[in-house]
Amino acid sequence: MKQDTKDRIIETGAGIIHHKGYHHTGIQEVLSAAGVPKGSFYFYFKNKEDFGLHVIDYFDHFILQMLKPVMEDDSLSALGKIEGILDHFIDLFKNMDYQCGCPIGNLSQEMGDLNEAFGKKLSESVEKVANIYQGLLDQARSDRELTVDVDTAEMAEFIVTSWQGALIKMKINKSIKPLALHKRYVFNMLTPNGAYKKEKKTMG
Amino acid sequence: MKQDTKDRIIETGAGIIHHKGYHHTGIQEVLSAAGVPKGSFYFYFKNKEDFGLHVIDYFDHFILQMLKPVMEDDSLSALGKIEGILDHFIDLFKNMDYQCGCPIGNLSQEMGDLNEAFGKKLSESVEKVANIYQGLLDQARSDRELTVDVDTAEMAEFIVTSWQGALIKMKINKSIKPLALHKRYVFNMLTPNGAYKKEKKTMG
DNA sequence: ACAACTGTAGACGACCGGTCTATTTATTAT
DNA sequence: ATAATAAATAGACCGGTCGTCTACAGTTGT
Repeated sequence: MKQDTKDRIIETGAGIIHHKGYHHTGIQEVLSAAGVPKGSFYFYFKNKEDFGLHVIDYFDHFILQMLKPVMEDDSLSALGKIEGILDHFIDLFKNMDYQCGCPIGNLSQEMGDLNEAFGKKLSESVEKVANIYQGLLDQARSDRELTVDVDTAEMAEFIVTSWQGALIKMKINKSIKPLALHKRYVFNMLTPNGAYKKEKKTMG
Repeated sequence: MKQDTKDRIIETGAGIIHHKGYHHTGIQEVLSAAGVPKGSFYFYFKNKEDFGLHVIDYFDHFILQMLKPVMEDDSLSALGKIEGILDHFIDLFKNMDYQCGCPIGNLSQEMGDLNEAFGKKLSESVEKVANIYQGLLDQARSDRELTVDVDTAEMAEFIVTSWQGALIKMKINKSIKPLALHKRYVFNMLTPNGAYKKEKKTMG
């Protein structure tokens, strides 16, 4: 098994699926783009579903990897990290012309009702990100940076789900405004008195 | 042109598309379900895209129709109507086993990047709903029911987009919790002191 | 040289969206 | 009533793609 080839199929497929969705993406299309002959597909994957599950793993890993630099930036407070994450993704989507959105969210919408295995994996991935936010909120609280009385688990969930909605609106409006609005409202909830003030990065 | 037949194709197609998405739904499948022979399709529609645009119109009309009873209930205050709308949809999705989600949101996610005509129509539809919320928020303000200092247009947009995100989470968690959380957070924002208290309907 | 495994080639049947012509049914004019 | 016209249906047809499979080629170690 040439892991290299398999990974290339997954990576290429992830890009296409991110843009076009799972059902609308053909195996042939992925293989052509990856420069892998059609006949090889079923050597590397059991079927399209198996391939799709690998793509989800790739997305999951990819997103977590994107969070890393911000999480490891010790110059940022906990809330600063949340802002950093949001800013980072806002920048990213600006560079992508407000297209594609969150691959995990997209697949959740497309496949949540149609494929249990997908749903399970996607749900776990979303929870991972929510847990990261919760961890930051908990730290912000113990640092007395977060003073409002909220359930951090719930707030983390709300931030993540609300973000998914903002991404949908971004897509049809071809505008960064829904993401900026999301960020502003989230921080209004976290620091209603404007207690927190960003020090780094200008937002978009 | 038998409008009746055309409408039946649209209505049936809307149901299938709501569940499976646009690309994953075949014309043949819709026609079979509607009991309309395949040959008739291109008499009623120019092509699949034309059909899809009609389906969006149907969804748009359908959603607005669902809001009507609450909007016309004079026993409800403005904020009461917002709560009534949310409760109504929460009930609806409970009865649908947390499936499907918002047809407009789904299509926005699936088609926003791929088809400009779809995107435009979908964007308009979302804006209609946002405008309804804004109208209610404005009324709540002039009734002194809403006292927090927020831009009602922005708040309306946030409520709508955040709801879309909650629906995605509902799908993969097969739970009403994300919708309930959405409602609670929205009302916390609107009435941070718990000033507003619902009088009718128990929520889910 | 040979066997065993890794990887590739390309055909397969099913179905898709989209289109076409022929036919039937309904409407209208005379 | 009948002929002319339009509305609607029937179902085959095309090029293409879907997901899948079986047979073949390349590589490796012995």
